[in-house]
Amino acid sequence: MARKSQTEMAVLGALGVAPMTGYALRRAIHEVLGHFWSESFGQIYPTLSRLEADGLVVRSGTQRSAPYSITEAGLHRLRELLGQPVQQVPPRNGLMLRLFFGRQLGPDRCQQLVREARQQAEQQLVQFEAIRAEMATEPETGADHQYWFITIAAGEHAARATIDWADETTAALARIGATP
Amino acid sequence: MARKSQTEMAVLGALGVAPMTGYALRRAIHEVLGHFWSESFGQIYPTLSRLEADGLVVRSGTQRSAPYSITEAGLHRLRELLGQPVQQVPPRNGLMLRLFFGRQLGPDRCQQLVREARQQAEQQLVQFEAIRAEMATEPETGADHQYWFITIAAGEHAARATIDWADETTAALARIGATP
DNA sequence: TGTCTCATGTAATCCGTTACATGATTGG
DNA sequence: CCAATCATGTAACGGATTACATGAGACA
Repeated sequence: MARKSQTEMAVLGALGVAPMTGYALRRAIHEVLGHFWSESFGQIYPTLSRLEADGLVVRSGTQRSAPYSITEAGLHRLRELLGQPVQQVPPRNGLMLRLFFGRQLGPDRCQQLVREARQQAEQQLVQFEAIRAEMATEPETGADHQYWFITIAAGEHAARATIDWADETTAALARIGATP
Repeated sequence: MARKSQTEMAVLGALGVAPMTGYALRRAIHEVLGHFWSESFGQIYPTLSRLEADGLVVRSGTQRSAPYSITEAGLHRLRELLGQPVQQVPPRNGLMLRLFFGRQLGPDRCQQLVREARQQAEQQLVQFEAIRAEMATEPETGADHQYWFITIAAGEHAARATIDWADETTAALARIGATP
């Protein structure tokens, strides 16, 4: 029951915003929650089946492409899940691991890794800007928007922090490279 | 071979700094790499056995508590592993997921989550300060230190970003709460 | 003597991705 | 009509955690 409910939370939460097929669900999670969440088909479809069996979601029709909608019971369960304590996943940052053992890798290879990280962060900032712009064109889900901005802001802060750190680190590595 | 080598990298990398038993290895990873990496006994012991069979590490003696050391072949393999592209894990940020669906949770519960995140970040900053202080007392592994500071700096930047974001978000949520 | 930490190992289990299979629908 | 996309599902696999079992050494 432990982490499985995390997928439930994502699925119910998304259906709480708008009815969707499993396929659309996965795309939405990828595109909208992509910078802090991910789900695969292998998780989504079995979860949807279970949720439907439990009466937490329903399909509008009998057709293949009938979208799922969240029920009252589903909304109740969603609020219950959201209220549970946040379980933090054990961290696994491959970049930091490499830099920690940077002596084995040498300053130049480390520089490259840091440059890549910086570029990635910059691209993220651009994407966040695009999301903000796109959201401004959809006035429908206004009540949700305020909360979505919060998660975007978190991404922006994190990206900017990465950029600042990368610049500092580039300078530090240059010093290491100069005096080996 | 894919992700398993990540554990190999952590184990070989740690043994590249100093010889250790599996037990000490796990504690070292927890305490020193804790903010960006984690390994459990269930991973460490089988990995050590494999590495020993492959001649990448050796035990100094035959006793139970004999520490493992990295071999020349092990060092070679370590550098090879460190050179591989960083594989990013699919993100799963439970806090962001909850905030994204914050409308269901309400502004007050969200405030609480943000407060907790802020406190956690503050504690991390304190811990980083402690690590810096501790490292200053061990002049032995000086060549590694420069790289370790880089990962600490990353942690500090991230923590400060979280604090800034939390303060902004607290204000934003207060506005939402005032005009629902 | 008994308890705490050190130390090693393994089996159960869970979560999740990947890959594959299958077919309907749409648009050029 | 054919390709691309939409849509659903499942089987295989892998990686990681958790929990448990076991025992040695230290020390009070």
